[in-house]
Amino acid sequence: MTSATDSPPPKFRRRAEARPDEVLDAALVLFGDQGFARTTVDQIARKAGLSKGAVYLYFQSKEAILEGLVARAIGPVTEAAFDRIESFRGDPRPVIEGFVRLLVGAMRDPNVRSIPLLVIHEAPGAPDVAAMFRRSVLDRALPALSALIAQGAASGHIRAVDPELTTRTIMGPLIAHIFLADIFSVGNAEPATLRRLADNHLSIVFAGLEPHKGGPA
Amino acid sequence: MTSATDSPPPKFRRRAEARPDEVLDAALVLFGDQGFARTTVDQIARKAGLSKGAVYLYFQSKEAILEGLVARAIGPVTEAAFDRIESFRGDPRPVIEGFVRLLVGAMRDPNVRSIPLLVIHEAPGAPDVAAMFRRSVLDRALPALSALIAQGAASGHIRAVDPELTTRTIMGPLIAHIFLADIFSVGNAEPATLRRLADNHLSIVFAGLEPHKGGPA
Amino acid sequence: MTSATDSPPPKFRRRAEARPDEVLDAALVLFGDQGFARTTVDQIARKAGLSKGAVYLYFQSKEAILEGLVARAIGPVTEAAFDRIESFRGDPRPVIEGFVRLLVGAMRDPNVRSIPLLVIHEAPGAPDVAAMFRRSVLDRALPALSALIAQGAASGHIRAVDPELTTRTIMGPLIAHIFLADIFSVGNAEPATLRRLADNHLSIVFAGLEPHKGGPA
Amino acid sequence: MTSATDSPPPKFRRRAEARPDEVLDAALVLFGDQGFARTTVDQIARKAGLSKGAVYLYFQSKEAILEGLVARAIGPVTEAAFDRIESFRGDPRPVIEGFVRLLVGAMRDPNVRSIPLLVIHEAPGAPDVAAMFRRSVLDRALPALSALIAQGAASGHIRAVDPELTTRTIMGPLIAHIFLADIFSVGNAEPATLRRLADNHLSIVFAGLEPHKGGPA
DNA sequence: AATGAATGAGGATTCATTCAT
DNA sequence: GATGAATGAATCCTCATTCAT
Repeated sequence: MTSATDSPPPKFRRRAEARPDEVLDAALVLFGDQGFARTTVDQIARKAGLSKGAVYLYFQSKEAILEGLVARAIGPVTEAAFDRIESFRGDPRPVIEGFVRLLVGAMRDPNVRSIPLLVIHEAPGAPDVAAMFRRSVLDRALPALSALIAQGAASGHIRAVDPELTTRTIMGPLIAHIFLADIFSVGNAEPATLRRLADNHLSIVFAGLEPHKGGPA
Repeated sequence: MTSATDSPPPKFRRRAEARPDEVLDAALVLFGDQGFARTTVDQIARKAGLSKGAVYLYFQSKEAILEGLVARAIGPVTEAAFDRIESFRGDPRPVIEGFVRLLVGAMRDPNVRSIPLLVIHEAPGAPDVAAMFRRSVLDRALPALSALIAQGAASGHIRAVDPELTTRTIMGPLIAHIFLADIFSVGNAEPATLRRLADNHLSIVFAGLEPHKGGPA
Repeated sequence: MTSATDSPPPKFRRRAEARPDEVLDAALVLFGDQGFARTTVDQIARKAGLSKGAVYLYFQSKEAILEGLVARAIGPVTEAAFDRIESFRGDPRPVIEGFVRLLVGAMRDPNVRSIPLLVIHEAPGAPDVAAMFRRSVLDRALPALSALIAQGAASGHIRAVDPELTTRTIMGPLIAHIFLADIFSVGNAEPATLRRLADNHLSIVFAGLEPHKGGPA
Repeated sequence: MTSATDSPPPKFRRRAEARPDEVLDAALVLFGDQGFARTTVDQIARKAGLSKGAVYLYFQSKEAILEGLVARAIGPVTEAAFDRIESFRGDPRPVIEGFVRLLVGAMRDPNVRSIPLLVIHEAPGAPDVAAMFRRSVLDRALPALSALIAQGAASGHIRAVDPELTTRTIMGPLIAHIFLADIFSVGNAEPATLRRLADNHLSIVFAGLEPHKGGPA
């Protein structure tokens, strides 16, 4: 689309291609701090080191910045191999544990954490963004985990449980923690807490999924 | 929209008593649908059947309406007897189950569900409201459950687990469901789903808390 | 001021005739403190001990209160015998001195002082009030003094000066002092200062009006 | 209003340099005519030839316009050399006369006259502006004149009088005239009147300050 | 006579977006 | 490509005034 001149070699002048990312970087911080509504385009521009007008060269509207932000964050996730999870055969628990640890690790980066939080906060005013996030993240991760669990139950490695609902049992506390920590500062927000939470959580759930003893109810 | 011709509209209505609640009722719906920022005081007024100016007779500002909304919803919760939970002795699981079913039942009312969702969405712009909600709801419920679990572990009814973190394991999926259902329409939003989720969830967790066999991980 | 119920005894219900005056009393204080624009009818009503609606039983509008205020203050002035001044024959200086001392004495009462100050401040928005004040006060006092001076010059008691302009020389510093003291707190606002000012002023002006040596510019 | 057809109105004008002054010019006229409270930001904008929003590019608030107005007018005064007056030695009367004539000349410009009048009218609602005016104008001019008079009295050129109070005798009628002429249209408002007033006034006061004849107390 | 709930016009201010340069 | 001056719609809030009771 844009790139007219690729490399006027060593980069004296800021390369135009870098600009959209600089805008997104600025917006990510500001949206995270103040929310979308309370952040002005001018603040974003200033933080990104360009003029308000220039922002509109790269993004059609303020909301397009939000979209761009989420899209950029989602890209890597998309490529992440949920397929491997889905096609796994054997005891699902080590795979789940690996996935959870991956997630916990990722959430230590505030810039990563900001994205889902942003989506949550701004969902009522930006349903498209929420839908995009859902399609790209939730609609991939949750079914993959469900398939993994279904396979584990079918193969007798874990108890016979509803795969979809059990996926929520596994992911729910992690998701809730991230929200609550941000919004209410519930449970100290240190990343270490999330790790300890994951450990305790998996220990209980994995025991609860043991095939031997049938569960009540 | 609703009823076009009520009657020769009586200009003045004069029923101060009911008005604040009518305003809150209108605001609850509008905030839930459009979010706080996108809702106009005039919309609230019209929906409540009075003039913009009259709204300011009862609420000092638009934000005060939000506060009033949460405060009104929180009132009953405050009175709820968390103390009973806290002072319970014996196997905590039936008590937890009762509590969860209570919660699930309450969340079937959209007007009740709206409140925590509203708090989540508007937290960045209304930290006071978030803090109020936290103090009145979370800071009461979570410690009570933690105490219950600690007691259960001490008395050997359940496995030795971190009480606070385990509270999150228990509540997390329910909380996450409410968010995800609203924001992403993940898992159909029918109330029945929440009940099924709770059943499956508790079956796993309760099994995982069995004292006999220590868990892996 | 504050105590709503001074004397429970004889008059049970406030006599309706007293009400307008109570409103004016309240308004005088509030207008003086905050200015006309920044004072709300509700403040006046509350201070006067009645309801906002009741104020409109006595005054057609907020501006009518201002008019009423000035009219009430002007009444006594009207009755003051400027005629005596005008018809006086002889050295005008003692008469002027008496008049000035009268004025200085009157200005010690903040409620009296408030009126001209109010007129000044609100003149742009209430030209009618300004005109009323002018007609009732200035158009009576200044010509009377001018006539007095003209007579004194004609009879040789003082130097031949322009009577009208000389009136301003006499009154100007007193008027200016009242303004400046209020608006800028120039010269300490203690009433004593005004008296000292008048003394010093008259001593100079009276000397300057001595008939013997005419010293033009 | 002014000129109906300028040209096919260029939507954007782009001349940031001149704009603040244009806004002030417009505001000066409107504030002078209608007062601060009754003047709309939109009126100012329209008269200055730009949009309401653009006004806020140059001034933070409506009140900042008022401040800017007074500040702009005060600048020159600040630089005026009151020092020369203060350090003068000899008969103060010619210097006073020069100063008064300077003032009288300045007051012929309605735009200059407007400023102190504006300050007077708006003082209750803008005490900061009043204080600024006081500090920059009154607190410089009055002490300088007082010092001049004290020196004249000490050196025997004029009678022994209170310097500060005498300053008010000298300036009072001029100040009062400016107020009264504007507010009450007392004494025709023609500039010539002010000059005649000054002549008559100084002739009396200067005679009254003659050292020969001792003045009474 | 008195109340006070209700009205509704009006104005300051913000900010996403545009466009001449 | 970049700027930043300019726009104007949108909205909160105030308050003088009215009127059913």
